[in-house]
Amino acid sequence: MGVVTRFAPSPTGFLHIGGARTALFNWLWARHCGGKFLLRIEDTDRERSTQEAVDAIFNGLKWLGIDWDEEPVFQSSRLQRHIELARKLVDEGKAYYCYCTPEELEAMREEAKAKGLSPRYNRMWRDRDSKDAPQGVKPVIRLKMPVDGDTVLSDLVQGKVVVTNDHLDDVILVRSDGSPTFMLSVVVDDHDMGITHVIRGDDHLTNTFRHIRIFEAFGWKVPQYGHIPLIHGVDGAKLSKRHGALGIESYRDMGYLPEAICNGLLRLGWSHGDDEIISQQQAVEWFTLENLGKSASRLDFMKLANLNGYYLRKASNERLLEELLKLIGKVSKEKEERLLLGMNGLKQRAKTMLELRDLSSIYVDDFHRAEVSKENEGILHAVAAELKSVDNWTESNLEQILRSWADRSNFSFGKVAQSIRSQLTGRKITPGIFDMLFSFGKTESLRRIEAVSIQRKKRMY
RNA sequence: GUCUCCAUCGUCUAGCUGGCCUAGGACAUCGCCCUUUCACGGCGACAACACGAGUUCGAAUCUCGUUGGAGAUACCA
Repeated sequence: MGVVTRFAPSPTGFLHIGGARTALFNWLWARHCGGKFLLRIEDTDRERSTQEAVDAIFNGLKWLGIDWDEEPVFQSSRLQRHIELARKLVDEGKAYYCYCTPEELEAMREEAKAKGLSPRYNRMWRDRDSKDAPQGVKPVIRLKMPVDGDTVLSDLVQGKVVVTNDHLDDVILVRSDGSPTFMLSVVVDDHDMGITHVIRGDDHLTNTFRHIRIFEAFGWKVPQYGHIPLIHGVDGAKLSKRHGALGIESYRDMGYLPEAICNGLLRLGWSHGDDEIISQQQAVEWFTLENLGKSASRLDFMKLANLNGYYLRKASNERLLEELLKLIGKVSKEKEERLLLGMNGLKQRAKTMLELRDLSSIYVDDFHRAEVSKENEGILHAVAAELKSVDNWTESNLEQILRSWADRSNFSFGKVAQSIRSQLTGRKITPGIFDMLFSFGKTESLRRIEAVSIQRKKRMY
């Protein structure tokens, strides 16, 4: 049977970075095996689930280049089936109604704790007849968990994990309000969707023992599990809102490229020897669960930025222009042309789209020219005169002309270059001057350089 | 408290069928080179096997303990 994986987020927040990585791993594994990757939206908590969050998940995945097979399953549409199956378990004697109140349960937990035991339900209704039920108490349905022995999980990532059954509660399948719990729903849905491999965060590891028992109660085949270590915040604790556990769209807004995010996420916990730059295609080919680490990791923004810089440099100028225009809005055809010509020089100086946007403003904005020293003014006049006669406006030709001019005039080339740079852009840090002269074009370059005389005139008034 | 998991440079990690490890790579940091600025690129430096016992001729690698960290302990998912 082919491999079927799934990503099952609950749409209560946005697609955060940890979820994105879980999705990525499931997707990679499915694609690597030529299997299917399914999506299930766990929207059973209607109060907290929003359409906005559902859209954010879909859009985030698409942005990352993670596609899914078949229509996404919405868990809310399957509640009836979940409940029916729980009742069936009761009929078969594998589950039972429990009439305990929250207060009673709390007391049991306290008592167990006081004895130094695992806090759990004392199974008082497990073998009692429902005829004894107190009036007016709506029961929950609990599964009869095995009393002795162990439950063993052979995890694809964590290896063999064993827990003795006396630490396992009789898990609640259906709440007193008649709604199925997460424990029940996941198992039923994973079964119905034909999931063969469940790759999820290791915060689910202990739940898995319960899941396994529910699978067994139904007599279903238990899928393979792989619990991946969590991504931690800078303080080493589980990523959460208080770390600003950001939605994937925040990373887009910070100017990261999706391939950089994927590459960065992939390297968090997974490795392929010393390889650092790994394309999505390469990842699909290489990805296996054995190469996953077991310890938690932190997202390193410096490394992410470095990766992003790499992918930025590698991206086509056309694509970057398109992305750039999304950030700065429409510009004239002429400026667009300039940006495209100058993109090679811009992109190697930026780590994020935001930096690219800031740098690229040299080709878009007019700047307020600063005062120019007497000497520099002289240089610029001469340069302007020299450039006027240039017909072959190419980088190499411009370089030849200006270098030889500096030579002849006994100016250090550095001084000339800085003068031109400043007059052209008003900045000290820019792409190379020949690159810029070429990107601006002859007309605009001369206009800017010759503006030095106009500045002088203005000062005289 | 109880259960489970984890533990190599500041960070991400390679190594983990024991010897090729005086522990490799990447990011960050710091030098130098290239150079019209800044980047890019190149070269180099700094920097880690948590601790303690064992097993062994030999341990980052195996075992046990300690310490530290994380996750889970809900009628949330």
